[in-house]
Amino acid sequence: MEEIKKQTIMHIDVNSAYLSWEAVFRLKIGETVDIREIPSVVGGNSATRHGIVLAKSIPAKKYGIITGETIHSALKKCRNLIIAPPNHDLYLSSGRSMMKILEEYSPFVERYSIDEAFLDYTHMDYHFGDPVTAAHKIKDRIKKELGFTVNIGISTNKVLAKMASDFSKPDQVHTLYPGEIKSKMWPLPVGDLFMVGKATATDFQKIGISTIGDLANYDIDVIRSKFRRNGVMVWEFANGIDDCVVSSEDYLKSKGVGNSTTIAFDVTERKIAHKVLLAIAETVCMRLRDQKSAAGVVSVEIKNKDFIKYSHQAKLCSNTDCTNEIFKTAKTLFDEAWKGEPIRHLGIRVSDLCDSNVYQKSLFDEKLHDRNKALDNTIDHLRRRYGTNSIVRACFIKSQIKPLIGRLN
DNA sequence: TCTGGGGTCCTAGGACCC
DNA sequence: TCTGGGGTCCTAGGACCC
Repeated sequence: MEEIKKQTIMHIDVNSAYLSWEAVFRLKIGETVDIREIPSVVGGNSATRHGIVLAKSIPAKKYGIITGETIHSALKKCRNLIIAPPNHDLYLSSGRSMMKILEEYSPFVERYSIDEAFLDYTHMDYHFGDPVTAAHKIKDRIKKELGFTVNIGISTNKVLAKMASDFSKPDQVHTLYPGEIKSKMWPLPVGDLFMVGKATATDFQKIGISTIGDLANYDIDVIRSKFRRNGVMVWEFANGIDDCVVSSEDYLKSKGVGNSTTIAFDVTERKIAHKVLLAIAETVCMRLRDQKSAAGVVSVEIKNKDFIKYSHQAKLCSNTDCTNEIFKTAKTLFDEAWKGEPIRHLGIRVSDLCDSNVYQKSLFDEKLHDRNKALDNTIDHLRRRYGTNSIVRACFIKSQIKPLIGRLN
């Protein structure tokens, strides 16, 4: 009888990632206080309506501060809270440094998010020892060389490894092998299970499921009829079933690119909204060209002053990566969708991507298309060489709107 | 001096075709 | 003079993740 080869998967998760990385950076530039050791958060600015907590220190957590709450409310819980503004470039490079170390331990490392990765450790025992020993080595190396701590979860598949890394923090290695599911995972609240969010947890409560164990032992046919595919998936997770593989390729090519922003004031004029959309189109299209993709679908998202969200999308006749072309479509979509009420937030997202070298030039407007393309190339080149603000559209001069809105990487 | 921004995937419903 | 029914494509919205 053939022996079934068991996989060994690790999930590596940076503890309070943004805050840890901010702390390491501050120590490096000579600050004496480690913000991890005092009540502190990484968060935006309330004056520009970006005031929410993105990450918190452990001392801040002791005051009851939670991720996602407003800075205003966090300050009410702790008056001398330190607030560090977010620095996305720092987080990107910190995440990359960690990936480099991980890649020394396996050829199969999947970057799952800016601060999380899966590592396939199957057949690697010979090189670095048994999984627990290796995980400690990795964890301690990251701490020593990069200055921040991680949790590592170990199991036979991705979901169990991910659940394991979420056990007690920080700076810990945990296992959650199939034999440990009953004792370590089933007592947890069902909302702690990967892919069970607030809405599903509430629906589960209604039929008497409150722990992961309750879900695992529930009649699968009832789950299937009430919760469809997602229900079946989380039921399998609760029973430790997951056959996804660790894939190192996904992270770079995205299926869509989008940027959005909450504007510092409510927009009531169509012209101002168009200007914001242009500034967003600039970054979305630069990212699109950067990853050598062309978009087939453009979507505009509006959030009004009452936080009501709606969106409108359209398929293009032919794929494009041109700022002017995508902006033109976005403007039309906005005009069709906008109900005229004050706007808090605007976004553009493009999808249905194809390789920009492959796509067919539309036969109409070929000259215009070529001119736009040349313009985009020139602007991208100048911005790469001299900085993103080296060249700016004239309409943004003396405007309250920034000429480029949204992250570029 | 309330409530971010970047993603993926799924589903429901309508249009349209045979 | 009761209401077909697959299949596909498209859009809007919502759930979830970080």
